[in-house]
Amino acid sequence: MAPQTRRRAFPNVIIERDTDSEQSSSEEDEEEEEEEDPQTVEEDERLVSDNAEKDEVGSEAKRKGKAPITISLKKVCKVCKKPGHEAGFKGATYIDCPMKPCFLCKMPGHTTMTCPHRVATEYGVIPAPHRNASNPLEYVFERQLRPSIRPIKPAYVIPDEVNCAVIRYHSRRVTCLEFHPTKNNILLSGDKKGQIGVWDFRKVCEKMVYENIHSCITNNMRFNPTNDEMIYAASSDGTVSCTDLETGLSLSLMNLNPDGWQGPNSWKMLYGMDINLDKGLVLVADNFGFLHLVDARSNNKTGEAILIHKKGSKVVGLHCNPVQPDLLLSCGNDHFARIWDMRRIEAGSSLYDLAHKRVVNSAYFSPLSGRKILTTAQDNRLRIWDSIFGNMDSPSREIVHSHDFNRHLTPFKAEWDPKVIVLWKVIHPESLAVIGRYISENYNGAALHPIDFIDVSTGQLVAELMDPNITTISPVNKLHPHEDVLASGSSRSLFIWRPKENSEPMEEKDKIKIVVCKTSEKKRGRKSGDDSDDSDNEAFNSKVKKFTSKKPDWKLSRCPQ
DNA sequence: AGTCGATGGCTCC
DNA sequence: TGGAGCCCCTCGAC
Repeated sequence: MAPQTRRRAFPNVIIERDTDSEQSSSEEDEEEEEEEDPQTVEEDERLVSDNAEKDEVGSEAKRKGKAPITISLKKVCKVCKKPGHEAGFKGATYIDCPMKPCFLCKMPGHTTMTCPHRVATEYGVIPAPHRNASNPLEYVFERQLRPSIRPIKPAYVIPDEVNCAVIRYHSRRVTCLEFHPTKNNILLSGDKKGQIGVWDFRKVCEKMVYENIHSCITNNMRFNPTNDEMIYAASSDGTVSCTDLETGLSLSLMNLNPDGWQGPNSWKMLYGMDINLDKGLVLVADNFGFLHLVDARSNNKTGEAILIHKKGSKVVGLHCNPVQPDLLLSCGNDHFARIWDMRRIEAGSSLYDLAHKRVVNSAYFSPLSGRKILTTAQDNRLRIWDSIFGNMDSPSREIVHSHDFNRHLTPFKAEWDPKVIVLWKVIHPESLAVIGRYISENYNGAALHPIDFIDVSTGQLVAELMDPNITTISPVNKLHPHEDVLASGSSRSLFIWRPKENSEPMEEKDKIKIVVCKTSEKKRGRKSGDDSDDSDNEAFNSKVKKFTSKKPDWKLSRCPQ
């Protein structure tokens, strides 16, 4: 076959401009009128190529000559690539592309700015028919059975002020948090690198991170209920670890990848984890849909893996019922949360399958009665089932909330407040949940991502927490089991929130409450003798200044060496 | 200041 | 059922 010349000369270049921007020549205007749908440069090159091929055979094309390349300088929407509108940040407010469904509620016809769910979180939420069913008698009864329940306290004490923090505590983003069950000021944090931090937030500057427990993401941590100095952790490296918090010595209970890396199709990762105290079992679930059981006494794997979700799908959450531990709740990427009876669990034997429209990030029984279920799904909805003894065909309520996340973030999980709420002498146990928000809010000119407290019995937003210093998203949040304290993990940093109303005047020695950890991993090519912490502070402060003119309430300090 | 990379889930074929 | 391509209000390193 004779070789064909595709292009003999580079075609003309025509530049399109916005009519309201710079001047256009009359020739260009004509071209613009002919061009109904402006193309990007790449698309035009493709068209040119097509046209050039036609040149070889088409007489009309020959008469017209080379098709010109059109470089469009018209402003187009970065989301839908169409002209006439733009998506993106205007100052601290994000403008959605109107051609797309609402980013918040996923319905077409409006954008996030005008979404009724943004105006009122409880919009469209049907109040539960028996939401005040828990009566004082029941509470007294419950206290009799469970004397560990704290005394009655005022309603909704929200920890709403950053009390202390460590900026860049971890070297990668925080993935999970856990409060020590008996030492009230100890917070454990896992990160994407597989490390586990043990932080005493009364002694802010004392940083301790165990580095050699896992080789990648720490997905879940649980304290050993019989020995609260031991912590179990499940990781994407396919192992379950048991670590002594005093010594940092770690034991691997199970390794699902004994032959090492054989490619992504066979590498097993562990996500969901919980402990069944009655049976002395550590339960973990993998990314292929299987549940694995480890005997907590012998630290050995027991029995065969059980398929509890769609084969090949990730099981991200496990939770044993706090009152009846034989009831297991699981959730995963097959869009289901499932309830199981541990006494006779096998593939397909679930008691209930709770359907969701998208991946379920988390599913938790309510912490006191274990009767309610709260799930977080990637369709931007929290779902509440008011009673596991009632109708489980559909949730009692769906609350639209922004947590559909970017893949580079830790998945958002709504978590119950483990404490009891009393309002007007009526007990509202298990009604408060906390979850970070993905979409930002314009807060005095700053784009901040609040942490939301939601009354799940009504869908009402009770409080939204933000601080001008925290410009990153806070997907990981944990409420303290006894105190009015919230811990949040945002990017690599840890924050402790306490109620503003309870805050006492700080002593001078406590004023260094926000510390910046040294970034030691990489040198940035600076002169020796420079103080990296100072530059870190400057960088952080300049970032804050960029977002807000409001003076930060707290001051960045360097951790004493 | 701009670019790049890590990398999950969904849709389509 | 599996792979390609697309979606991208991130974050931090370079």
